[in-house]
Amino acid sequence: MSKSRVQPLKQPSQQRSKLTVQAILEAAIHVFDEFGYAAGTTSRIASRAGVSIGSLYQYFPNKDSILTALAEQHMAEVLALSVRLLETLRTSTQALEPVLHDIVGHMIALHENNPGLHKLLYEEGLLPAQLRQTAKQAEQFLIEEVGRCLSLRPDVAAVADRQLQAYFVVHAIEHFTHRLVIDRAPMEFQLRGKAELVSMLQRYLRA
Amino acid sequence: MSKSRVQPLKQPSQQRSKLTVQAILEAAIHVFDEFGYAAGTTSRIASRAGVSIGSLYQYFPNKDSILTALAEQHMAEVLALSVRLLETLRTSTQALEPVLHDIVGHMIALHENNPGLHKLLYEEGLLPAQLRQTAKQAEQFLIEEVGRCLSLRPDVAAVADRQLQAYFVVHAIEHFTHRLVIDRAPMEFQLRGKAELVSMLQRYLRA
Amino acid sequence: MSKSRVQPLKQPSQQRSKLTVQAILEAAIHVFDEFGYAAGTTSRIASRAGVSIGSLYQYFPNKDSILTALAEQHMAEVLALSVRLLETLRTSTQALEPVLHDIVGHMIALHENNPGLHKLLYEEGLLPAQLRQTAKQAEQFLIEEVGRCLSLRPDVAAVADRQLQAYFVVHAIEHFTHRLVIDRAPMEFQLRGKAELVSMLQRYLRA
Amino acid sequence: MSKSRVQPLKQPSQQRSKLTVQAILEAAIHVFDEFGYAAGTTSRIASRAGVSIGSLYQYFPNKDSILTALAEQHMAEVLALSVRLLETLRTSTQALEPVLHDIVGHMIALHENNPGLHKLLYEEGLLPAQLRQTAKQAEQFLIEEVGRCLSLRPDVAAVADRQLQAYFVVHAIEHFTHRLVIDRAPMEFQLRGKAELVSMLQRYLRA
DNA sequence: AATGAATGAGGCTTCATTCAT
DNA sequence: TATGAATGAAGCCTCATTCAT
Repeated sequence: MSKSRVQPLKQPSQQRSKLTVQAILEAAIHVFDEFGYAAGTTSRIASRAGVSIGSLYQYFPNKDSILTALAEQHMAEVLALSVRLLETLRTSTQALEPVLHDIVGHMIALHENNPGLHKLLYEEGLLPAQLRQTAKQAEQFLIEEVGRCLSLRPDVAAVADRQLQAYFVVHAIEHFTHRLVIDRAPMEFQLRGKAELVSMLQRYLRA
Repeated sequence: MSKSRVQPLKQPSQQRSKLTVQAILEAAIHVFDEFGYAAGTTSRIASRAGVSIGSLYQYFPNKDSILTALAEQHMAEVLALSVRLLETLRTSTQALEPVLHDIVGHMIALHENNPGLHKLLYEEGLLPAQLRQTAKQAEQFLIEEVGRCLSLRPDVAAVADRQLQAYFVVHAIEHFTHRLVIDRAPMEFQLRGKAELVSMLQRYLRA
Repeated sequence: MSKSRVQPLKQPSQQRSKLTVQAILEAAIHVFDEFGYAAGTTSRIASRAGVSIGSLYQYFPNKDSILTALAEQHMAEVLALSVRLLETLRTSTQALEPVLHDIVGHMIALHENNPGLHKLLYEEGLLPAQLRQTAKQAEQFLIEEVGRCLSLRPDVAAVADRQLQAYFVVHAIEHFTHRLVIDRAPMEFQLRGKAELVSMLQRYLRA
Repeated sequence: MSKSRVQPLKQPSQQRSKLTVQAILEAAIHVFDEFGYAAGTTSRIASRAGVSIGSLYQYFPNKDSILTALAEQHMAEVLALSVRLLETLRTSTQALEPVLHDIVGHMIALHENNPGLHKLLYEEGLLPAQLRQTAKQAEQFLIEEVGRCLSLRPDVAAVADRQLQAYFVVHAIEHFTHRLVIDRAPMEFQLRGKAELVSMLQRYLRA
């Protein structure tokens, strides 16, 4: 509202910058996914992005910062999804199982592409301390929220330490979601695995 | 005659070699644990081992082979422990919970030291294809054995796909074991986590 | 508009690249000539070229490829010269001796600089198999052409095996050419040697 | 004379030393022949000789000295052979051709084994300056002797510079001898080549 | 801003040589 | 004297990053 649309004339540079940054991140996703972090060289990323190495360094101060940006992007997605799913969990009147199925399904969908990258992001100790800190805080927030939701549902057993339970739920979902995706198991196994994960969670949680 | 035979006169050279190899592996454990694989340089390993870089390469053809040796060593330990634990699982007449407690406890103990290294070993795609193959076979064997044991126990629910169940059990133990150790949570949390893991497994499995 | 077009506006980058490559090859010639292949290290070449080691590897994938480039360059020169000389041999109506003198003179001139390098190129088994193959084929072609030329001249004796004769001619020229240059004999000796080589060839060939 | 032969009792060590040295040189011949100088490592030589690397360095101060010893050995053989052949050349009343045939045949025979080694010895600039000096002197001596012999034969043309002629004879024999042997040409070609070499020399020399 | 050539620290590895046993 | 483990200088090469154009 504040900015009038009178001058569409200028800002091509900012526009272009964004495109370039996007192209680089896009390229980085594929390169890291395919080659891993160490072998995913900056020049590979630049050339895949169709951009010169110099331009890459115009937008990212160093290699780490590219991974960091990717991680932040992914964290945002996960958080956004989580918020939506929590909402479902909170408001849904369905039985536990279909809700869990929905959650797991969405989580798998989110990690289905570029599993190699997600492996990097979650498993290798590459992220800078600060971001790791942030991630932990987000996780902590998520765990707390999940804990609250679980407490609200009558079909979930009462437990002494709700936080701990939520911790296990969150990590079980995270881990097996990755596993199923990363192991590149045949689709048939992935489907059965998904069902079994839901089953495990359900048995773990049910009243 | 001059030299007393109290210490059996073993070939000093072989003795010394073994010590050197041990020192290198020992150092590699710590260096990889602390710096990760990429930043765990061979010269760091050598110098931490108190050995020249030349000696390192006298016993290991390249950097990879050091990690491989560590992996093989660890796999052997895991396998040996697994065999013992399976035996317990099979023969024990105890309730499920204490048996699971025992298993989880031993597994945590095995990974308690040098969690960073175990992360490398399990998570990063660094191991040579052949070893990864071997590891997968060992895991498959373990899963099958676990499946068999579960089938034998009357206190474990009958399920349609025992293999899948065993897969989840094995991986849940593996993952949370690492998690608890890697997160370097306070001991108090680790203890509660251990109990909760057992609880989760028990609920998942119980008839 | 502001910039005059006196100097055609060629891409400065490509220009610069070419200069760098030239500088590296130039330096390599001198370094290999002076130190031989083993002691002619890449960093010596780079520093003599006034270029960083990184630049060297930007244009040559490895040390071998530098020598290979030099060899290809030299082969091209030799071939070009040979073609010209063959033409002379074919068309000249002069007596054999002055023609031979001309040939030998040109060959010596071609090898006069950097004899150490030519030694490497011809004598040590350093060239990659493929290039050696090519060189052999070029030599074979040359021998055949020389054979044909010899057959055409009435002042050359008829012989049973023209190819073999040509083989000896080519190698005698090649060898003594190198010899005279490599032995770094005093100029006076080189001149007499040149004459004697011609004399030997003439006696060998004359009808 | 000075040392009485009364005590054959001691010197087993000297005896053994000689054997060891011989074994090392023998091994070095094969290793250099097969791998060349750079890749013919001292430990390869030692192990092929069935001797520890330490022992090798007991008898040879460094790697170069092994090659030097080999070169000296070969030079001695060449010289001894040359002396015998010169004698023949001097005293023989045969025609030039059979004498040359004999000479070339013997020279080829001397280089037939381990051509790779001879390539090293003659072609690569590996020999220490001092030895190269010695070799040159020996060659000079040989050339002079050959020159003298040629002068004595009535079937050899009188020439202005006998030394130069001898230089060409000696080097032509040396070079083509190596070529025929090193190129590992098929035996059939080697035979024809040998005949052609003799032919070339004969035409070069004949009155 | 964009380009890509240039940089050089630093990693892995080899191998001649030394030295403790 | 023999052994072979240990040494470490030095070579090749990579790749994140800088900088001239």
